[in-house]
Amino acid sequence: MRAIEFVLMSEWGKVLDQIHIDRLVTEVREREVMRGGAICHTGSQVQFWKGVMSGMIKTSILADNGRTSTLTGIAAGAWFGECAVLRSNVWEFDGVAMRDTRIALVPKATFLWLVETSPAFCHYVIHQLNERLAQYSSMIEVERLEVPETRVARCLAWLFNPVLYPNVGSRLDLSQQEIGYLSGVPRQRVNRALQILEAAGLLEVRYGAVHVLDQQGLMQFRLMAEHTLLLDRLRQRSQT
DNA sequence: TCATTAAATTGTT
DNA sequence: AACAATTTAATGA
Repeated sequence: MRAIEFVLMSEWGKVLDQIHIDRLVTEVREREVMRGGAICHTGSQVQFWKGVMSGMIKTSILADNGRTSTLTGIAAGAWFGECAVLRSNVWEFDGVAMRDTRIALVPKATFLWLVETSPAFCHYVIHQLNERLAQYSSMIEVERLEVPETRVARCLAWLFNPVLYPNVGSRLDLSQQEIGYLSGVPRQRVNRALQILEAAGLLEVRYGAVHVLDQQGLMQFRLMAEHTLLLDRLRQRSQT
């Protein structure tokens, strides 16, 4: 798929006028980034608004002490960077490809022009920003109030948010280590959490991936005594 | 196509 | 954090 086709298939691409499409056709670019490669870097000038055509990236911030704080994953179909374009013109996080990834690039000036000349596009951007705000509010809430199982569940549920990450299937190709980075939970706890969530019928654990069965259920999950009992029973059964 | 090996990931302590 | 078990991917016969 070419970058312009990806643009026109996006939620915001469908609501543009012809004049907007004409300009995008000549200006949209595409870039391929290998696994582990950088998509954007903290402090560097924002030149493009970016969309993930395929693959997946994660956003993180490198702290002074050398540790990295992962913010969130960005799945195929999602667009990001509107906050940096509108707010500071400088990237406020690092973007790293978790797998080989293709990125669609919309020049900053074009993005701003769309905001000013297309009410429909402006509405899309507001919607997107608001949803991102809701995501981060939710993540802060769950980090401060809830146990690791709930954090993992909600983190996964957010990756299936239809506004931020449209057209995501039910399969999420993430190792338990990567889920740990995204949710801020040690891998051992991720492993345990996934087993509980699987026993609760909300997802299925695969090698290097999870199948999400119930996005709403994940979003609303709370750990109860019965969940740990369920897990204990499963373990006893597997030992005998 | 199948067997062997290395690498990645998972599950447990 | 460390370890063992499991799964996948790569290699070559």
